[in-house]
Amino acid sequence: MGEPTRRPTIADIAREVGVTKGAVSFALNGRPGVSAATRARILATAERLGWQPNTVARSLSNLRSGSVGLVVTRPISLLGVEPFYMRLIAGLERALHADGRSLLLAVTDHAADAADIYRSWWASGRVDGLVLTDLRVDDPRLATVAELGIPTVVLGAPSPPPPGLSAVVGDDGPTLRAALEHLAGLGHRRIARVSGPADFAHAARRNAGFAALATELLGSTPTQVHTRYLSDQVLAATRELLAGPEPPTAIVYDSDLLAVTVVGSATELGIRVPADVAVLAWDDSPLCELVRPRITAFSHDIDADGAAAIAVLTEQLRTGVPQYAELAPRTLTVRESTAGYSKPV
Amino acid sequence: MGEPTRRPTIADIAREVGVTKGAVSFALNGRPGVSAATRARILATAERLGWQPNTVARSLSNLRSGSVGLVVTRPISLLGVEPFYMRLIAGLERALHADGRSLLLAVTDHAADAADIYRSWWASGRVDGLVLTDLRVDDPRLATVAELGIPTVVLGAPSPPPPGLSAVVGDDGPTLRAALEHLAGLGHRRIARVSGPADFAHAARRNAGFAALATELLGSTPTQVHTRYLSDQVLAATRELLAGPEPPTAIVYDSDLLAVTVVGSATELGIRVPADVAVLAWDDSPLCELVRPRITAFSHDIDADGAAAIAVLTEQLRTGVPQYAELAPRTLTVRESTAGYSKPV
DNA sequence: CTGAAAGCGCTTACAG
DNA sequence: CTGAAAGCGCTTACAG
Repeated sequence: MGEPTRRPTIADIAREVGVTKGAVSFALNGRPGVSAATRARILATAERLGWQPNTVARSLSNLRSGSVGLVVTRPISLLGVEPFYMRLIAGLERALHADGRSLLLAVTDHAADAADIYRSWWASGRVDGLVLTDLRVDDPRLATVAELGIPTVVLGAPSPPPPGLSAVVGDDGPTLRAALEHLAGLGHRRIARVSGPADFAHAARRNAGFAALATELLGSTPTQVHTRYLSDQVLAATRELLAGPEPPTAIVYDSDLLAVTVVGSATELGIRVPADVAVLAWDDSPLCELVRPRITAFSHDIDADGAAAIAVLTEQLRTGVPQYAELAPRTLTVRESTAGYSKPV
Repeated sequence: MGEPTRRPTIADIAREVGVTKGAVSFALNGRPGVSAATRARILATAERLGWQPNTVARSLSNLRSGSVGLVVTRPISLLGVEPFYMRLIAGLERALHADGRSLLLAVTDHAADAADIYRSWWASGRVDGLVLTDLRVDDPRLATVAELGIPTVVLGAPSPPPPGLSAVVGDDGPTLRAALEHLAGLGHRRIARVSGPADFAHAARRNAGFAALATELLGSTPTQVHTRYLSDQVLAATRELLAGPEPPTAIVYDSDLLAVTVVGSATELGIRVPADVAVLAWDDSPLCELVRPRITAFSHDIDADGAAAIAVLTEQLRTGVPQYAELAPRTLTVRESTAGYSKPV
């Protein structure tokens, strides 16, 4: 319709109003340096032309990309079925979008690729900072971000967090205690735990915490095993637990996916849930309500955790100093997978 | 360690080598305009300094952002548990990343927000093009992208696709036929279908195709109902089907999530799968193997579809002309949810 | 307090 | 074939 396809720039506004581009910039950014009357004319003209700031040009002047990077290292087949990452991505995106910024995402099968991606992103000025999740034991990414000086927030960091990095820290103690108290309150005495690979830092931390608390509350050291997230390996780990001399009557799984895999295959495992074995999941998700029995789980607000990570990182970008926040606490949602236990102790 | 925190630029290289920035740019981009000897020195110096092109600066010169936008309009709670979007996002990201580009993602609950986000992205130069999914009947987004002239690819478009837009088109006919033939081959004669909301264009298309094919193959018009993706509504829609005068002995669900919801709650619905009702899912995912019985489903390669969408859009960006590709065909994976039907016809 | 000028890090049309 | 200059659309330090 004769509409210009070229997008209006501050030069167009400056020409129409008869001022310099600098004056336009000051007016549009609400800075002093231009009279009230001129400012009003500039704003009206910008409005009329439908001007919007060009993000790329603004970034080049600011030497800020306006993006925060997240590398997700999970096999793509797992990614689809594990709700955590999609929720985290959505949470981070919302928090950044609200602020006119964006999430730069990379998905890779190989954990070893992450550091290279960070390096490349940083060298090409594509990110202002990073969000790290699923910290490993002796995670090599920490050396990379420290060496390059990339502003970084660790989500779900241990306390104290890695030096020089911002962090959203979580104390698993209360959650572990709540899990044990819930199950002990139902009469369970032999409570085992299944978690993901041992090189995940949170798996190692929770292992230690669970052992200490179980000893305190139940008077015995619990059995804990690790497994990869693949379905057959989860079932194998569970079989191994159940084949022991004193099999557990309750098992705490470190994620929704692990627990759902087991409940879905209970018949094949030769167990009834919860009559033979109660099942509790560390992470709640709609998956826990898709299977029967529905799974008792700890809910937490991943959206809020993502927003906290962005808030903390943003503050570090502003001040240059690492910042800290607390993970939202988890709350227990009791469902059928831990109900009705009535075995003699 | 005394390392410069400032990233090297082509000006640094030009100074060291003793040439202009233009010459450095030509050399680094493999263009003619600089002698072989100079080119070699420039490349060596760039390598030694660890130079990487600044993406933002390059974008400003090119007037290209290097990003492709995707707006996902699903409630965040659903997003987590529905594998499709995470797989699509991963697929798009990989295809773009391989090319040095990136995916700009927005997540919103309200479909009506999408057009505004496109408008804002385009006005601020944040995207070079868009990927549209889940086209609605009379989708208002089409008018917006046409009005603004945004290069756009529609994934899963009808044939013929909307004028002026690139598309990855899929013909559901063979899949619908395969579903009906599989179920009819097992002896089923009353086959119903449950799909998502009626305003999804693909739901409407498949409805029409299913009705025609069922009439051809079974000699009767099948019952088809729509439902929102919420768990209780899916169950209600299924109950409604089963309460009819001639209840179906097999139901085709339009997604993995719909089918899994029903199989997970079969006991509550008062049915045994597959003895009373066979269940077939349009989209395969690991969810279909998490529940018992495992669900017969149509697999398709979402990664490949995402890559095809990016390839087609990239070609449009290069040539200015909309391009087309075919969706990868779906293949039937038979599992227990359609096995062992033995009712008298 | 106001305004013309330089600069962010690239690319490319244009004159020698 | 080679090289100095202008430009992409912004921001901001600096001189009046």
